[in-house]
Amino acid sequence: MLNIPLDSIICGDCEEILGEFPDNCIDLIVTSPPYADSRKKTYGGIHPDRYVDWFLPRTAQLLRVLKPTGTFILNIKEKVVGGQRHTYVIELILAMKKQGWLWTEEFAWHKKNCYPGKWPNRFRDAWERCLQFNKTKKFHMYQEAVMVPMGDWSKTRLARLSETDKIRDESRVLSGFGKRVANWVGRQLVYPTNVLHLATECANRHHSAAFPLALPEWFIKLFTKQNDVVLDPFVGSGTTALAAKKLYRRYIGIDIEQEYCDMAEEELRRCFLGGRNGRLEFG
Amino acid sequence: MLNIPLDSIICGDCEEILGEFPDNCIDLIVTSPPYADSRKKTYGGIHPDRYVDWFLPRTAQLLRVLKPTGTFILNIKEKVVGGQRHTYVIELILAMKKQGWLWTEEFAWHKKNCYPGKWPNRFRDAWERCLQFNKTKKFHMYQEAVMVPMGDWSKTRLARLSETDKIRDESRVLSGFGKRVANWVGRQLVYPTNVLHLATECANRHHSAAFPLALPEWFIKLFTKQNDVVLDPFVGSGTTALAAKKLYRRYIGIDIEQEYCDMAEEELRRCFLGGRNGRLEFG
DNA sequence: GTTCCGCATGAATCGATAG
DNA sequence: ACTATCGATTCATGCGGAA
Repeated sequence: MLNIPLDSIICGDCEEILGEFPDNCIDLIVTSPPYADSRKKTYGGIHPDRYVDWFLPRTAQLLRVLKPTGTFILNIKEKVVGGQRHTYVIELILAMKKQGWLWTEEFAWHKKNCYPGKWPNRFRDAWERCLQFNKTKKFHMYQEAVMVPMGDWSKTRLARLSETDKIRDESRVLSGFGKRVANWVGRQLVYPTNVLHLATECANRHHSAAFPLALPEWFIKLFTKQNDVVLDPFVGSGTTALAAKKLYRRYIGIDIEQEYCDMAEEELRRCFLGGRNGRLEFG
Repeated sequence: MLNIPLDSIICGDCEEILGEFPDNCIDLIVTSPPYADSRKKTYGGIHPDRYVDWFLPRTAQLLRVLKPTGTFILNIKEKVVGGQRHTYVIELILAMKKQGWLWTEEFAWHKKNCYPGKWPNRFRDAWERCLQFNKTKKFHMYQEAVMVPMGDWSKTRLARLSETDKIRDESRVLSGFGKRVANWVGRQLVYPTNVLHLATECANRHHSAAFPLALPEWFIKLFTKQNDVVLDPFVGSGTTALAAKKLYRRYIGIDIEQEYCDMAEEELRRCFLGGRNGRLEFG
């Protein structure tokens, strides 16, 4: 009989912690691992040249605990070393494929308000990779959950509809007359692309998160349904756990730093007073 | 005494044609090579698994003819094979580095009007890579030539400068932030980022190009000055040559298909009646 | 001459069908 | 089993004709 600790933040090295987990128990992994040479205290500040070797034992565990229908979203960007983009990210992709992962897609996260700066030989870095890996080709994907409004070009066609008409239509939805509005909504919404436009969140008062809440939210909506289990093995200040809980998914967050674990739990408490807790059995 | 044929379109395999060129004679290479399995007539439609081997002899010539101060911009995107992103592009990066190239940067070209379609396991692909390679670290870059009007987000940010940003500056111990932002006040233009927003030119009257004119234009402005020599070894319908001529740079376009060469020359004639022609000596 | 509307057209990908 | 071809799907854009 094996258990996984749902809705909790665990302090420790994810390689070791996940070793205690059963196979095939996680629906989605979303994480932004410590970038090479960043967060120097943590993990001893991994040198770019050793990043792949450091990461691979951990992705091995992630591959094991992920359900065959699950997805692994890895938010990462290579840093500049000696005037060049380092190759550890693309080497990691190749190594993970050898490990058994399928490299399904690479989303581009366009950070609209990236950090300012000026260098003679390069511009500001305004995008990061969100690499999608899967265990099998038959992973779950709920595309309707992330549909977006059509582009402005369509608005001219719908310009005749007055604002009051729209409001009236929406109120009909609530009162049960949904059919006509559903068609209208269907025309208004389109599927998104593999480019995400999200601003980095600097609004957080107490800490700076690796990514904005909207990023894990988007992937959680896309790849899980209610009560599915979302894992972040480098949970940091808890953004992924927060997003999961907000969307009524179960979360498991792991971080090696007690300070970060405390911060994540504090943040979860702050946002969800009297939240759920539970333990799910696997056998 | 060696010559290169300036302001001309040459029909042939770029590997062979460039073999006749002297070393260090090109200021900028901008190209969008045939993607794996596309343009099937041409080059026999290169299989994804053989793409790197096919391309490497050509990048070897490009490395040789490029000036030490020059830049190579490679617009490319890997296709999906068997439900996965193929790895030939990232393998190419690694192989080119072994060849002696520096991988300086990867620009993301966000195609606003990407190809439509719906699939159960992926969204539409709305971005391509523009890989920047260099021969040395001391390449020419004219950043002022591509400055853009300041976006609204920065204006709102400047308004809050006295409050939030200073606090953030202190807490993060990031020096220079406040100073730089302060320098922007009153300025109309800012430097762009490494994300390009351009729509593809579809349904054009005369032809459809691999990339819009604005794409080579942007890189030509950024990496060359007037009368510099711009090379496109897969010039196709001539977009790069057109952009170079428009900006008063010298162009050399190469394509293996006579049909494309004719198209490119026709396009150049159409847009620039009575243009310049010349031959530059190298010794 | 404007503005509005209709329509063709893409560096695509999947799944089914056929050899 | 493995490859080759084909239809269905889908949306932002520019062009051309009409009001």
